[in-house]
Amino acid sequence: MAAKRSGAESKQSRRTVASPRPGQEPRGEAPLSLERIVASAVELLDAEGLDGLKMRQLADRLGAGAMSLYWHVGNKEAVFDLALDAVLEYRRSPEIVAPQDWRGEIIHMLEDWRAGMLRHPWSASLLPRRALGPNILSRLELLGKTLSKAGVADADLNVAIWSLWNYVIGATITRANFELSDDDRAAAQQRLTDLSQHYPTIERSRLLLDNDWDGAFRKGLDFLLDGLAPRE
Amino acid sequence: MAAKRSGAESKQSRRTVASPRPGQEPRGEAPLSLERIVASAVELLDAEGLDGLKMRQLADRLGAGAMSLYWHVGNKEAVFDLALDAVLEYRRSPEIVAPQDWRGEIIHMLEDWRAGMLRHPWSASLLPRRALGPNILSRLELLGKTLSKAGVADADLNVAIWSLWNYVIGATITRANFELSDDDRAAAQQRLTDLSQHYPTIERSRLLLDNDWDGAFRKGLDFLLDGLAPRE
DNA sequence: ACCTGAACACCGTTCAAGT
DNA sequence: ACCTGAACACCGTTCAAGT
Repeated sequence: MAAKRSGAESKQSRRTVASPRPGQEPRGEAPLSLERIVASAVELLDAEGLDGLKMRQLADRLGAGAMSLYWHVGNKEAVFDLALDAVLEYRRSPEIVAPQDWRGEIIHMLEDWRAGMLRHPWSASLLPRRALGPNILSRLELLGKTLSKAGVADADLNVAIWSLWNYVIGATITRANFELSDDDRAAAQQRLTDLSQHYPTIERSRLLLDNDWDGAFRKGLDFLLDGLAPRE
Repeated sequence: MAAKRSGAESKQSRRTVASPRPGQEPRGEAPLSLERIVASAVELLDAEGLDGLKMRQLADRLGAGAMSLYWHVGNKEAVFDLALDAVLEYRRSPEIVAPQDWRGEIIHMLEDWRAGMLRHPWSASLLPRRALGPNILSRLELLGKTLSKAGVADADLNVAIWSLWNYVIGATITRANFELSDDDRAAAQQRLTDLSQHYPTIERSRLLLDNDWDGAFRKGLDFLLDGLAPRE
């Protein structure tokens, strides 16, 4: 397995935004730009999934010739990196700045992170495979700072951050890929019932049929936080 | 995103193992069989990664004509499903059957699960995307039974199972994809130092340079288990 | 500086045909 | 029952060429 590269570099070192006719976009098609490419890529990924992003289709959607993208991005991997980072931006709602409630703040951050990824179900699967972009680093920085402020010892800080990372990543990837149709759900239930002699515990607990993903995420997160920094 | 199918069905309903010349394999190439295909697929995936599995190459490695596989498997997705399940088998070491130590037993199960997936780094990324095969269901059943025996309330059982699942999946996917070369590592360190004004906390804690993956996994797991079922 | 089509080297899968 | 090669419909990317 090759070591991952960032891949986000483009042939141009800086984006010159000076438009030829300021304040007036040409009718019909705007010129190609990194911003437009990334926005379109996110739309396409939302609609078609990770395997559904094709360079030709992306160019088509932008009204550009099939191969024009390669002047801007260099690579399909670069498109993935840019789309992923675009989706991970954190807009901290300034009204909910909980003052001393570090636990509530952490829960808010992680629920926001998960919700953002679920709005783009391809993103969670992609995140661990790619180099960490600026937006995810910002989230980790804020998470670490909050944990530290909350009194987590420096010696435990990395473990605490990675534990929460693991939990959020695992939960979100699982949930994003578990979008069963009603037929699938019925079939799974039937199959599990057929096999209840082999798997009595998870059949009895209805593990695969429980549909309260948000509640389970929140409860498990509470358990983990209890272990990381017990409430007094 | 399409609902996932099992895809593991083949055109033949049962494998007839009756060999024409019993006890004597023909010289040169053994005949094609599901077992040989799966074993070769695992080898190929180990060597080349998820993107490196090509149907033609797999057939080649088996000494078969390029398209012979399709009589046995029907699909490339079926190959993935079979290879994944093959890798998830749990051989419980009968000597280490800890009697009353449910916590040790759970830790052993989950560390074994993680270690098995890290031996096949493509497997962790694949697992949440596919339907759950018999071997992973067995692991979940055993996990649930052990937690239940340990006194976890029925109302909390699903949350406990999914929390541990999330943690193991997230940790293993992250670790399997974080195989940096020394050059990459040096570059990452340099980049983080350059940006230390933006990410002071994670720079100070050396979050991305900490190399003790096994220790961090174990410590975080301890925290989570503390939250799930506090030691008395 | 920015865009383009033709062309190359691949893929997974189908199918008619072999034994 | 089991295997095969030719062929189809795609892909990502390169490149020489346009403006």
